[in-house]
Amino acid sequence: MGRAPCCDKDNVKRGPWSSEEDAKLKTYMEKYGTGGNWIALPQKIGLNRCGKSCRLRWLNYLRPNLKHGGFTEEEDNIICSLYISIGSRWSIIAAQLPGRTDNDIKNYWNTRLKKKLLGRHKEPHRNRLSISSQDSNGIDDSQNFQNLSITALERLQLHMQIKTLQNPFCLYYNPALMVQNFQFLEENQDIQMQQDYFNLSNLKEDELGNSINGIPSTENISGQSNTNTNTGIQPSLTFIQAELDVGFIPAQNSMVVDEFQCFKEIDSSKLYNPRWLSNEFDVNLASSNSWDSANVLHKPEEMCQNYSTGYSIQ
DNA sequence: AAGGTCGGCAACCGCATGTAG
DNA sequence: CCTACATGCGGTTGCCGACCT
Repeated sequence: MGRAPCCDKDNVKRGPWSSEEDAKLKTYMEKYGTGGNWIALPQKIGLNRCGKSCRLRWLNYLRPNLKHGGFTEEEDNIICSLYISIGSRWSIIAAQLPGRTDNDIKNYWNTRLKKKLLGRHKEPHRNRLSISSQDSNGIDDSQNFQNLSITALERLQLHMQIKTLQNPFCLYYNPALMVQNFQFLEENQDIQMQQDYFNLSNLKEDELGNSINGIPSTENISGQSNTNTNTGIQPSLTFIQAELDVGFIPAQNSMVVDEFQCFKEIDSSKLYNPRWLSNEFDVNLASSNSWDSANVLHKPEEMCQNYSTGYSIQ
């Protein structure tokens, strides 16, 4: 069964908004709000626009207290940290940045921030293809990799870069390798080995010191002590691992060293610790069905109270 | 100066999700 | 519980100005 269109697309104006249209919408919204129905709104105020278009224009451009452009270093840090932790969930990221819209942040990430962080890197896809081989099912690894979530790969890459930066010793502590090893153990259902592996993971972190990670290793993301064996891997990595449905070939050391060279300008003393980012928070926020994302923007103070400093991206 | 290319950003598209009846 | 509909959201497109040749 097809969905009924929200408006007659052939008969509504599309494209850039005129100042008159903006004025009409802004005046009405400031006076009456949506009245709970965006679809009916354009007709009420004599705009030949789709209701969705009106909503987008209001939320992304006309709404009061919006900031455009000029992202601060602190905002960069927060965006980067959250992207690593939760991926491209722009509305949640926007909720942490008062006055910013999800669209703004998405555009900013895609056009600038991502390039700032990853732009000087070798093409990850090419790296993967260059070490392609066949698995036991005769399926080429390169085919598997093409199925990987791009954002998961980017996040894993960023995660590795930051870890490497924080402590060069973590060249021996390779998240990608950990993912691969753990998947191998899971596939083989070797519980004892999994236990040993996580114990070893904790030991390795303890040996290197907790400061090796910007992300807590001895607490889970809810800020509670670890009580099960599945918390030896940092939360971020766990998130990423969940997205890696197929095998992963770890980066070669030479590539990691290249990354270290590329990112040595990042000030590793300013590391953002997203320990407040619990699953509970995530679910609550994601399920909010607010008409106006400005409502969500009121929450950062509550949710960011445990912010420490962030990545410094120069 | 003219044409081509690129980057930034506003806006659109369509699927996912929530909810009222 | 089911259905229809409104809204939320992330990915994508296309316009436009800046820069390059």
